[in-house]
Amino acid sequence: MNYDKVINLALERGFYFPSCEAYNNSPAGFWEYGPNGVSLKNKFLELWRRELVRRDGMMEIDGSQIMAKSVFEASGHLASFADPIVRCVKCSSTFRADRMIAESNGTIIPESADLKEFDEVIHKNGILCPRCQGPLDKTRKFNMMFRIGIGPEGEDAYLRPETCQSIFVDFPRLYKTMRGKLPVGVAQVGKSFRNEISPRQSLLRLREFYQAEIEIFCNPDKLHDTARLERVRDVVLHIDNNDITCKDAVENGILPNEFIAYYIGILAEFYQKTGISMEKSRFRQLGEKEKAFYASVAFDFEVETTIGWLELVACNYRTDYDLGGHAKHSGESFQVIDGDQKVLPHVFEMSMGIDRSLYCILEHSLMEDENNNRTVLSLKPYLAPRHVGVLSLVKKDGLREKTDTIYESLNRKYDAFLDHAGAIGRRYRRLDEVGCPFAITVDHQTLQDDTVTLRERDTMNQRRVSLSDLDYTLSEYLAFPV
RNA sequence: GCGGUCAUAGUAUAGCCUGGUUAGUAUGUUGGCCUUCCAAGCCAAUUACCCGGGUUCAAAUCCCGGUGACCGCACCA
Repeated sequence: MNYDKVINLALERGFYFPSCEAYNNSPAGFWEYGPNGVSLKNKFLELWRRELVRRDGMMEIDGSQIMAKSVFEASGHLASFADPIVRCVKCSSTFRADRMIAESNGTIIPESADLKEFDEVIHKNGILCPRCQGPLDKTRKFNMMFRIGIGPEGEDAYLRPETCQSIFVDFPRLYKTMRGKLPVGVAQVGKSFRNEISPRQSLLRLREFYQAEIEIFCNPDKLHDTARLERVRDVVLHIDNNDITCKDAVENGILPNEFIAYYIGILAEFYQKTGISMEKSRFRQLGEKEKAFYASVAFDFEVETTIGWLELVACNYRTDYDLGGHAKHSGESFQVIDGDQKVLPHVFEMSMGIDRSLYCILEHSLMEDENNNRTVLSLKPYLAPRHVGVLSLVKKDGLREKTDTIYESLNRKYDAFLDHAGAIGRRYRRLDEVGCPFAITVDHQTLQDDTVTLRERDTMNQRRVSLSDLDYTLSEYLAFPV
C-alpha cells in the first residue's frame, strides 16, 4: 500500500488531517489526530508501556513543554541545534555555510564554529553564490528551536526540541524519591517542537510532533549485563544486513555490549507486536558524520515504506554528556551511589517517533482485498481504533432496541461502534476500513435464543456466539499479547 | 529557503485555453422505502470554485501577490 492511499484513508476516516484547515494561512508542519487516530495512538502507547516501560520496570514522567534557556545551554542545543546559513543577496538562495565553503575551496570549518570564521573565509577567498555568482550576505545561525517569551518581560525560554531533557534534569529527584537503583529507565511521552525549514509529508516531518523517549541511566562499568541479555538472547535482529540473535550480535561485536543488546532486543519485540513488517525493518549503525552531537554509539531503527526508509527510533549511547552538562551548568550534583561506588551515570536512550510509527503501522496494515471488493486495515486487534461493531441486521421487529441494549453492555469496556443504517455489507466494509477486527450482528434469531453472529474482519468468517459468552470471547480476542 | 507543477463538496474529478451555465458528474454522508448477513435498488436531502487585490458591465475562468500541497535541490538529534 502506498503513501497516497494512507493519507486518503487518514483524511476520509478521521485518523489525521492538517491543522487549522479553515484558515488558508495556516503554516505547514502541523497536523491533528481525529477520533480514529487518537484511539490508535492511545493503544500504540499502551503497547509501548506494556512492552518497554512496565516490562523493564521503568518510571514514567510527564514534563513541561516549555523549558528554561539554561537547560538548552547545558544540553548544547543553543549552540549545536542550529545550522550556520548564508544567503545570496542577489538570488536569495540559502546555503549551509560550512558545506558551501567546503565545496567552493575545500576549507573545512566545523559547523559549530564562530560565525565570524565563516565570514572571514568567504571574504578572503572571494566566495560568491554558487548558483548565480552574486555576493553573499553575512553568515547567521538558524536555530531549530522555537523561542518564546515568558511573562511581561518576555524572558527567553524554548519549546523543547526533544522530550528527554526533563528526564535528565529531573533525574536526581527521581532517583532519590523513587528509590532508584542503577540501571534505571525513565520514560516520557509528549510533544516536541522543531522549527523545520520545510516540513513535508504529513506525519513524517512535523514541526510539532510526539515522541516516546526512554533514557536508561546506567553505571558505565557494568555494561556487560549477561543476566538481562538472557531474557532476549534469541530475539532475532536484522542489523547491518545480518539476521542475528541478540546474543550473537554481542559476541560478534555488532553490538557493543550486553546492556545495549538487551534494550535493542526488547525494542525489536515491541515493534514486532505493532504489526509493522519485520521483513521491512532494520537496525542500522550510524557513522561518525551521521550521529547526533551527543552520541558515542548510535543505532537507528528504520522501516521501509513506499516513500523510502523511515527512521522511527534513534538509539543513542549518550555517555555522561547530558548529566555532566547539567551538573556543570546548574552547579547541582548529578552523581549517585551504585553499590559502594559514586558514579555519574551514563545514558542509553531509545527515542521513538510516534507519528512516524503510526504511519508505518497504517501503511503496512492497509490491504486491498480485490476478491471481496473492499479495503481492509488489518491492524492487530489490540491496536484497532474500534474493537467491535454492534449492528442490527434490520431495524424493525425490536432488533434495533435489542442491539442498543447489547451496545450499552459493551461500550464501557470496549471501543464499540453502534450502527443501524444501510445495507449490512456496507456497514461491514466501513468497519473493515478503520481496522475494526470484529462485528456482531443482531438478527431475529437473537430474539429467540440470545445469540449473535460474530464476524471476523480479515477472514470474513462468521460464527454464532451466545450473548453470555460475548464478553469473554471478545476479551480473549482483543487482549494485548503477553 | 530555491526551482518546477498544482489548488473546484468528505473523497475523486468536469468546466478554465476562447470570461456570461442554475458550477456538471461519480462516490460518500444523512433521512425514507425495501431488505433475514457482505459496497444491490428506488426516493429525497446535503456539501465546493484556497485567500487578498487588480482588469472587466461581468471572473472558478485573465493578471499580480499571499498561503498550502506534490516533486526535485537543500535541510532533517
